[in-house]
Amino acid sequence: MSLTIKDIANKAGVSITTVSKILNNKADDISDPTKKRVMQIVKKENFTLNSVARSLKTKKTHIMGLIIPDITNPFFPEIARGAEDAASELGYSLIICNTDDSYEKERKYINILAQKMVDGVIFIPSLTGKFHSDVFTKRKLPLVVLDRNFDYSCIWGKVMVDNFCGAYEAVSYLISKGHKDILFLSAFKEHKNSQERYEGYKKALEDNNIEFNEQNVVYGKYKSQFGYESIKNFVKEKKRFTAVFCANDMIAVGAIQALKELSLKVPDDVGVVGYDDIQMARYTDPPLTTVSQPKYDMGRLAVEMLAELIKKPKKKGQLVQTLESKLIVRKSV
Amino acid sequence: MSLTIKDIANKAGVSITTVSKILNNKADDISDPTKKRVMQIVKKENFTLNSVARSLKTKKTHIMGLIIPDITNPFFPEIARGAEDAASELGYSLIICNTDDSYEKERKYINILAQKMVDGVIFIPSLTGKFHSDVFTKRKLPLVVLDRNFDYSCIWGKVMVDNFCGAYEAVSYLISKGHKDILFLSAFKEHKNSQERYEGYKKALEDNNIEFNEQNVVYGKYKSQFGYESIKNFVKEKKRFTAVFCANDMIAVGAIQALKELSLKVPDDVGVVGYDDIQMARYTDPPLTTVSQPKYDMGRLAVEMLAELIKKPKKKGQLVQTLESKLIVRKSV
DNA sequence: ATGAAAGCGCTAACAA
DNA sequence: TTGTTAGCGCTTTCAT
Repeated sequence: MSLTIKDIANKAGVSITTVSKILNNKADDISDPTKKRVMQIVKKENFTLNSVARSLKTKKTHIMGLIIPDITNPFFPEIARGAEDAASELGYSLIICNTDDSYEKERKYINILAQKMVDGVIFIPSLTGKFHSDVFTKRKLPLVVLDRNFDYSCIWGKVMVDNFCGAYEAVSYLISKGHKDILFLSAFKEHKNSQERYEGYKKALEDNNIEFNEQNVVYGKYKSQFGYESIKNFVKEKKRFTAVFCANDMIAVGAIQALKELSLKVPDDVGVVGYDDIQMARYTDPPLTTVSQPKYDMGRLAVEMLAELIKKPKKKGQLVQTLESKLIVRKSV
Repeated sequence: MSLTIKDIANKAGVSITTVSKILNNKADDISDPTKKRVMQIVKKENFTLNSVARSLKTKKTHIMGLIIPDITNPFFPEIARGAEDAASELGYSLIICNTDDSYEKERKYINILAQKMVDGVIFIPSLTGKFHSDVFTKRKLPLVVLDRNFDYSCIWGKVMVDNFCGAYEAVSYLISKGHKDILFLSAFKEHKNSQERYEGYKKALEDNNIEFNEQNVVYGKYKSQFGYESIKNFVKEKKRFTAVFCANDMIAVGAIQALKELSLKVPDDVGVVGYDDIQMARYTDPPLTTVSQPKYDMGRLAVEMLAELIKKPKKKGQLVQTLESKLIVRKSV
């Protein structure tokens, strides 16, 4: 077994209280000599308080849960990194959970995290539309929701990105480059993020006196395949378009591939803009112009907000933080 | 406060021992009626044992630490996913730590994980060459090392990939396609993985009666910039080459970019093969032929091995598992 | 078939 | 300035 506070106390010839105080920086009333003596032993033994025991007493584990759809999806690693960096700086550890956007897995993980007594959780909910208010409420789990917007009273805080503006800027840019027939390869129709982007897309057209055409927007998954197939379909149906605005970069990658196969040049024949600015966007051919989401900061802010909320819970209402996205101009338009 | 086992016991009119037994599947000697009664209450209240208290008693937290260089590096998310999936299946949670290959961060995280009483850790050590045997030994932390090979007695298990064969296969393939002047853009010279690949590269040349030329291998970082600059240098110095074997896919991406700028066609003028098969490799132009490492399985096996080792520690020697890589032929050769 | 009680390693109120 | 002690929520041995 490893050492306990008792062992240290014995070695130093003091009580465990004394050791505890010293190790918790509450040693104002401990004399310098004893302090020094204890610290020497602590250092020599590389002693560290057992945080399980400590947590049992203090009701704080200094662990946060991070529940995301899939770390393998290139959108999430940067978020996770931002979260972990901030957590580490604030003295927290991060338990990571992949849900694959499955309702059941979400539930399972939330319960496990609650059981493990994490101090709070950062949650990127699935787009299934079902939430887990019951368990969050029952468990009284400090909860900040990230990226995907939901309204439930069990949510303590949110950090979101302005999807309307992101889409608006992207489409405006396309228009400024002379494009009028702009496809929108969107994702889940039911989802707020999609709807906001839809509004941004529409507004950009309107503001430039371009007629909006419902036929130009199509819904699918955040996968390259969706981009690929959509383009093929549009071309097969002889729809006219000179640009395509994609709900994420993977869709754009698929679109570009399809375009290439159809001998349509990007950006000469058709302009493409993506969304998210994943790493790959730099390396596509041509490099992808895309709406960059502040992924790292999203993760970082979420845990900072959560830490804040853990320290002083807001009695009513929720904290909301909305970040800006930014158009990264490369070569695909 | 949330409910405790005591509350449940009270509600059911039984002792906490009884509830504990039932919740731990040690209720052979409890009558069915009481069992049923207790379970009903448990279900109704969505009760769950406090695992902090439980851990204090049982000395098991059912948490593992995963220490990797950087989740943002496309090599690691799949490993993390494999690890997390396996952990979840085996009843473990995973705390994730990013070290940026920094010795200090590694140390800090190892200590924190030990203090948090994790049941074990999966560790992808930095290439700094310095290990942390002292703290691993002192803490008696079950440790499995992943991907990067080290020999220390504090290591309980290793899961590695056969780098010699990976390189051998890649270079042989290049040769089979008629290449003779093959550059090797390697990484850390001091590191075992690099050395093994170096041997594989050399052996493939030898076995095909091609003279090995030390000038053709160059060392750098796992970054696209290294690939980019190396190619530019080689061309500037008018070195002859028709193919390049890269220590990872990012290097290959950089190499391809440089080649493009020099109006050298891939694969017509020069063949390129990468290493790792990150997602991006599918989408480069042309799609990259590369040595695929079984990333997901590496993560998975590492936690399975660790779980095994936690259950029954091997008294002497270490568990070693070596996986195979596989050449993925796409269009860059 | 069920329960009482000790103890895991720590913190903190209180006493000395 | 330092120490005694109760108790956090649980598991487990031993009685009953």
